[in-house]
Amino acid sequence: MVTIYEVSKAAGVSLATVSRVMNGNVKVSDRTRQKVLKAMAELGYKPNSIAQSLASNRSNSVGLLVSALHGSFFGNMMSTVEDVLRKAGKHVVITAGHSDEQQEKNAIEFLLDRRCDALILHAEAVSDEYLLELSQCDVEVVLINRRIEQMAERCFYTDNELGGYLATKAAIDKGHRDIAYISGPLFKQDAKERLEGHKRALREANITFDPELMVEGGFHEEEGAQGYLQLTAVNKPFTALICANDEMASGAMTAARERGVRIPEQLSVVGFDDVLFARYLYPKLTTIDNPIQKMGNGAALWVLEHVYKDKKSRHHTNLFAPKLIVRDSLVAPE
Amino acid sequence: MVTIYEVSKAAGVSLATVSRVMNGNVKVSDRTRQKVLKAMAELGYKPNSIAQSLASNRSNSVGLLVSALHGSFFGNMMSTVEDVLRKAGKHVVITAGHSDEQQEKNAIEFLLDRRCDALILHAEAVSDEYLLELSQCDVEVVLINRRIEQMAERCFYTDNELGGYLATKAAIDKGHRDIAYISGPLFKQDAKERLEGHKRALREANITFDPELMVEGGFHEEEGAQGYLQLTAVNKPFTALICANDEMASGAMTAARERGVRIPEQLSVVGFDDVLFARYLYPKLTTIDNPIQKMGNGAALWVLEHVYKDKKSRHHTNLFAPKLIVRDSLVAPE
DNA sequence: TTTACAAATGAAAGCGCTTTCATTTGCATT
DNA sequence: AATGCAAATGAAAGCGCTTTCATTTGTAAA
Repeated sequence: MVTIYEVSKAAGVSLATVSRVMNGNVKVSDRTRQKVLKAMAELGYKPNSIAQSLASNRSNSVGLLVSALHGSFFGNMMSTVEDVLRKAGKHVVITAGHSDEQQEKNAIEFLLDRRCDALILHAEAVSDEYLLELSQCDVEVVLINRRIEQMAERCFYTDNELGGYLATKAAIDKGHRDIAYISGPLFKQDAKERLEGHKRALREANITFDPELMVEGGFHEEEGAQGYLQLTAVNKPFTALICANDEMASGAMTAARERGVRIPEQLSVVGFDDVLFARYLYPKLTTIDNPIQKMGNGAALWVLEHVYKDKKSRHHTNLFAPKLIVRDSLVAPE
Repeated sequence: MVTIYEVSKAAGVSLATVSRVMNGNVKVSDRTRQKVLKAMAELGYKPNSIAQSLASNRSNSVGLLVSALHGSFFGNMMSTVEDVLRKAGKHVVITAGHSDEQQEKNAIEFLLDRRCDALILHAEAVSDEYLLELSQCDVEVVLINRRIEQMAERCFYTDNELGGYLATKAAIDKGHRDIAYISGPLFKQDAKERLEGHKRALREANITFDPELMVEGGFHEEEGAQGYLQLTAVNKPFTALICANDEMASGAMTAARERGVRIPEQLSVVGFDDVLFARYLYPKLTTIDNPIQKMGNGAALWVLEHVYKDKKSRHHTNLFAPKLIVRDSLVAPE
């Protein structure tokens, strides 16, 4: 491997000068720069990023924590983050937290050990206090899909309340009045907010929220199926079912169909997230677009701007608005 | 940050000794080891992985190239690879090649610049020659889902021919005789092999392969839909449709349904890969399990064993056998 | 006790860069 | 030509480790 030393010799300048033309932060005369660039090209020089990191105390790497590497929900976000950062020459170390407190902490620890310059976290299980403490360390921390007041400008999140509202509103607009709801786990902020939105939509339409038409699930498919069964068990008819995410909507649809219910004719279903497979479902799922990739983009730009002082990368907003995606699973009641 | 120097002072030993207890490759007397470990614990010492890398000429990082970060096909593999390697304290740098030659080369270049100790590549667009040349460099290269004779022991792949055979065989076993096939792009090895398997199954059942009942797609959903339309255009009836992957199966099913064809009663469909959403489709897709995560596991273990000399991590096989996943989309013809 | 040899430890030279600080160069002004 | 000052460059000290090689220590045999 050719080193900076050989370049400096070939170009007849000092190490410092070569370093300067590489980094471009200090003025170098044009004549010198050309000599150096020529030498680099001729020797096929590639800077050793590890040595750069050690000397500059910058690893040029960003840690990304997601709940799971598989599953459509995170795929797009990872994709966006990786894309933005790699184009800027940074690299992304991805870890999975599996929505488990200890595993999330381990993963963060790992990223810290790796001397990441910044962490982009989709942390679900870890407490606000832990994250606040973490942000006191010398890494920059930004949060995705979560909002903590004290670090609000580093949080990138969906307006979940609005999303929940839009989902239920869509059903109401179609003429539904008996609307059931399968919630996400209410210890999670986003699940709670979506439910709030649901309630607001009901209130605006003068429909009383009926606790018996609501069950709490865990965001997984099985719980959608279970939830549906629980809801039918109380013997209060409903013509529309709003689910706090697409997985549960899928489970509920399957369960309903197995019981001979025709969808959407006898039961309309609305999901949330618009993950990839939403359009593979039958009928294609009407859902709420959760702009997770935009959040990833925002977070990556924030990092470039604030950590790497990249002037061009300006992020513009922290709050992303969800919107209704109209497909086939929501129709007017019979 | 506390450095090795402070630890050595606190423990009253030299830098070298501290380094030795960390790495454990050279004998250190028990008494000394205890002193050092105590000092480390008390100071809360964390080795600086970047300095380690520079000094040892080992980055302890493994580059992983996939076609896309999103999509279910790669999710499981990334998940497995990350898991195995992180548990061994290595980190994974993930990049996406988007099935494009130039992008794949760029990504590999990036990983090389990052001084990865090994590369795990799911490279689709780059030539065999390029990969062979790459494997001459001082990184260790292993391939996923691809086989190159000259580096066979570093290749981890599915028996695609067998998979293709099993898919078609399953249809034949149900009594189908008129079987159409939507292939993947035939410049890709795996697509070609799957088609071979299809032909073998037909041959064994004394069914003549009819080129008109075969179209070549690009592994994407739309091409499944287009493919179906093309197949129906030739006016040769078929009762079963084998698709070279699940995406195209989904597309074909949608297209068929839109034309009023009942699935599986009027048309049986078999996919390939068993990606996550296969079970979300309606009807649930009968398909071939493509053990991509096992390949990821095998590749990761290989790296641990050969690059990091981890004795415990023995991989066992390079060739993975696919198997039939029976669900609802394949039934006997009417 | 002396000797021999292996085991344990330490001193110090890197690894390939960045960056500070001192020095030199170039250029406009007197 | 002499002066002053900013711009450009170079020398060298790290960054926090690993590893080689030399030295010291411990142990068993003579």
